[in-house]
Amino acid sequence: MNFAARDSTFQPAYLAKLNDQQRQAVEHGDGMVAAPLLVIAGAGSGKTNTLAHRVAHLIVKGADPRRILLMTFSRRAAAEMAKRVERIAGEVLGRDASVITDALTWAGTFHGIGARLLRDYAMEIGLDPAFTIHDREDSADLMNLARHELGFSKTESRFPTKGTCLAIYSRAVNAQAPLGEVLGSAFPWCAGWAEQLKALFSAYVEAKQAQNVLDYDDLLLYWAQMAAEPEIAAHLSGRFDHVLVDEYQDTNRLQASILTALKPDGSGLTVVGDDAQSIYSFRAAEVRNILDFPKQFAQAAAIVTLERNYRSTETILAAANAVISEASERFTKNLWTERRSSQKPKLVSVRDEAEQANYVCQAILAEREAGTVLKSQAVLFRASHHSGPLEIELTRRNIPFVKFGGLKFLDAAHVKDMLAMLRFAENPRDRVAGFRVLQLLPGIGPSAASQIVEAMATSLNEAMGLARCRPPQRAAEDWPAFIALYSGLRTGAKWPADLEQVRLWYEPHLERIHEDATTRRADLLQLEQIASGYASRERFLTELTLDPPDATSDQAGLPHRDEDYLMLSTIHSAKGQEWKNVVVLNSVDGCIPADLGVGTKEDIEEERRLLYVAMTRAKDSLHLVMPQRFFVHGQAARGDRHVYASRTRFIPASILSAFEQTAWASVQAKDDPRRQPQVRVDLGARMRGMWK
DNA sequence: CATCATTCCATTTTT
DNA sequence: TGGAATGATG
Repeated sequence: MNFAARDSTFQPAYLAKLNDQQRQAVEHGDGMVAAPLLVIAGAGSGKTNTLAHRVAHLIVKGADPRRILLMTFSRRAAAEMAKRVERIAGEVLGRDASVITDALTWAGTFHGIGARLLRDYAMEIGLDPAFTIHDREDSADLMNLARHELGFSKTESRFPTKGTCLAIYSRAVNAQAPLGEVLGSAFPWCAGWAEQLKALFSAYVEAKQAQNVLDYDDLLLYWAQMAAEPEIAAHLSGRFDHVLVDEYQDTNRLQASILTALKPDGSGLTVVGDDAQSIYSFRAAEVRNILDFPKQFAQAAAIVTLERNYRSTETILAAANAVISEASERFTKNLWTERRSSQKPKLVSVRDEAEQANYVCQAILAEREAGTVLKSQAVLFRASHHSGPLEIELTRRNIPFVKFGGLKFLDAAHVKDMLAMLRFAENPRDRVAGFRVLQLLPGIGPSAASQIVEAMATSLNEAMGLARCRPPQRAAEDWPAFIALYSGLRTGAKWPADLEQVRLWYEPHLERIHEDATTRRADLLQLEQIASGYASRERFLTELTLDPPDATSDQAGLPHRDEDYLMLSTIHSAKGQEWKNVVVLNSVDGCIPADLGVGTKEDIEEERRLLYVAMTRAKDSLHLVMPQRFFVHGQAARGDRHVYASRTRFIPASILSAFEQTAWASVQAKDDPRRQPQVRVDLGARMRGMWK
């Protein structure tokens, strides 16, 4: 061991860089298993850095990295954390630090860690370790199957869609709340279907078990349930000396129950978060988790508050503080900074969404002229589709961008087809996968596919059952190749060569099914590229569903990684990130807060925090853009129409002084002959009306 | 029974 | 706009 660890009066360099509160959080317990610790970390207060330092400190002081459990909100955050820990530990321990941090194997998301533990304990809890994991779409498909079987698809008044059903189910599980309560609070328009939904969910659960599949929620639910068994609980908690959780404000009751099962008296437990940034209540996140944490254990918890902001200028921070201080609930901390600036955040009024897109392009390019590369700039918005007009304009002007939290790689039909084949091979009981794959064969539709899948399920060995199945005549030609591929995948799993086999088989079908086969084929190659990074088929499938890659390559002009590009992101996906220049779209009522029926008070408060999160991403400059009118389509109130919008209610007149207000219009907006009029007239309706 | 065409309707954020 | 349910055709 080096002397830094021994001499208590010596302060190593890595601690000297921290401020007092940060150091307090890092040194709490001084490397030993200690009383529970709660760190309230304001936006930009060096939260990630502090947590990374704490982990590094534990390791430097002799903790076994293999016995540290570190849970973050996203995969990306986990990777970032591991990198920093390595760097910090490297400063102290020298070159062998990478060996130590490689041993930091239990760093990941709740769901990812859950999946690994469940495979470990599969035998003990009566689970087949070859289980496959359904992503949201797969789960919805399975839900839909049950929905049809129970006859809910053709009811008099319309039954909730598969997506809504799944959302209700998911919320009930994650909030650990009875169905009635969930319906009343979050899905009032479905309250009339309580009985049917109950039957549906029960069928859904049975289907999952019969098929040996888990959905996202099961990863937490099974984990929590097995941790409630005293013997397994003892074994589990004995496995980890230190448990650290990031973004604790966005955990739900189920996750909290996992933590208490893991560390019943809170020893060795560290949670970090910021109640002002809680924006995931739609996923049943529970702010009470973080608020009640100190009172939860028999022993007292230590609380450290980080209030110094290192990210934003004082003017940006003042505006953000002003927004959040309007919250009905009082937040105790007030962020401060030493970054002086005279430039207030801009509140920009533009005519419509087209003008908004123009303004954004102009502002982004101006910043780049001033020396801020595109990568240090971001455009944030409430809902994924809000960036549509902007994306068009960016493409037109050849400004490269990457959209985050938009269309996922895995959503593309052809990618799903490939993955379904792999999953079907991995787990022959996975009906959703089989059902999908079988229908790729010409001549096999829904009914033949379900017959085959049914026959498999009733045969003793599912995989053998498939080989013995007799396909319909129409599919006879393609059947042998399919069987050959399938049994090849079942018996001699060679990774990643398996995927190539699947692709070779799939390509002819791709050509037949899709017009644009060429662009799609590029995705398949990319998929193989990604696959080569994984050790096995199982790891590949698991980790891909838990951490899907962001973009598909069929988006025009996808920039190369080392190129400079602008970041487009939903506010939710922007959590934990920062940019020099940030533009927030549609800062108007109806978008922030979203204008959806009757918002409860809590919903509105969450929207306020959402704006706060967006604003606090900015380091040097911030623009909030307000189109005076914007276009909505498919509203319940008959068809498309314009909505005239006003400034978001979260910036009332009383705090306007924190902003610089401007109105902006592009030169061409006034009289450009190329410009189409911005109205839509339904001439067809008029014609039809003439005869009524 | 599979597949293609038509009509009707709709609540955003994600592991 | 697009997904889901229904209808028409091979």
